[in-house]
Amino acid sequence: MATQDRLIESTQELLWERGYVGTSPKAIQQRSGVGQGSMYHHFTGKPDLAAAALRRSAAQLRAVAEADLAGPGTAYERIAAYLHRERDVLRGCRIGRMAQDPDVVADPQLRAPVEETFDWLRGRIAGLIAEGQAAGELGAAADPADTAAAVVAVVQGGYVLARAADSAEPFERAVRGALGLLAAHRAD
Amino acid sequence: MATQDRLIESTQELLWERGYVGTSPKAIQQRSGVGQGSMYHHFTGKPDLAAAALRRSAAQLRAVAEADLAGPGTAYERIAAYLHRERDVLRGCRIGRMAQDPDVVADPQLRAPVEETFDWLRGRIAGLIAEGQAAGELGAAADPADTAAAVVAVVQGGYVLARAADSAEPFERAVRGALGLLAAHRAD
DNA sequence: GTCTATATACCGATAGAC
DNA sequence: GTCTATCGGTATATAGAC
Repeated sequence: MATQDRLIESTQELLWERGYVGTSPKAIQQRSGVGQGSMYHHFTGKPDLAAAALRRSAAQLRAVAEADLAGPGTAYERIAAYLHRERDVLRGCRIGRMAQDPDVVADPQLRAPVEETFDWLRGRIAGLIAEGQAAGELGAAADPADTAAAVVAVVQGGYVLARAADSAEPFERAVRGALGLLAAHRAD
Repeated sequence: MATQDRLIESTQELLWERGYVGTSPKAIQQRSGVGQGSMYHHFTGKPDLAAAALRRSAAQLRAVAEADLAGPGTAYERIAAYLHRERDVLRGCRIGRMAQDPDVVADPQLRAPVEETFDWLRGRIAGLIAEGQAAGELGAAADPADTAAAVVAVVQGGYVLARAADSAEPFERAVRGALGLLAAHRAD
């Protein structure tokens, strides 16, 4: 594995575990087994390396989500599949987590992958809901973009509740609650 | 204003803005105008001071939420009032934010106020929903605790989406989406 | 109670040899 | 490309005078 890849992968892990402020160049070097000089040869500094790591994490998250959203079944079933995907709930979302960090939000290079990921995800789910409505499967009363934002927010907020409780239960409740409301909204 | 109060208030602000890892004793001293020796006279260290600040923030958040949830109107209207409360969305939730910080989650003293706040909030809203069902205002199909978790998650996740987009819009969409689903669920 | 001085470690990076 | 040395600054306190 190339030195750059080891650096990026270690940075991805540390950003997920400790956030941007809590991740030091030294910790990245230790986890990756790459020396100081080597790290600064390949990347100009911590923001540069973090940006590369976030771009990679964003692409991976998108691929994983797409696998569920593009699956078989009705719009409702595909959203349910996405929500019920097996997750290590207490680790949280490696992209959503970054939105809490002021240094990430303040740096366009760092915020861009985060923003793009959620824009894509909301748009993808909104499209699914619109499809379901066109097919007569879902009631037409709900606005697709608003409903999609609510679905994505339930997942992100579910992580927050789970970490606060040190238990996956609130996440699972929130997902069940959201699907319950969405199910009641299905056209008869 | 007492020295302790100035320290606690400054710590509350800094925890909200920068998180636990990103908040240093030095920054607290500068914002509060309290000296080093004085700070360490009143508090044993950063964790002690942060715990006091979080307990106070939790109590304040609870009081603000209760004002909406105990207001006039039906269960749906009171939940809508809570969701539509005027918020500085891009600042995020000062309690929910802490759930992302590994040092907070790992320290029982720091996590306790966060956990208790969300336990209380979910329970309060679940009770409201159960009341609405008993009164025949809301359909009885949805589980109150699950639905309440979804409502709270939408708010917390809405903050995440808003900060990611550097715009309040996704928050407002998520709230509208959630209320739309809840409204469709009202008994006729 | 509050002040200044001091301490050990780490942060994020640069310099220059190999 | 990788290494070691070095840098000015911060993190998180502790010590002891006043």
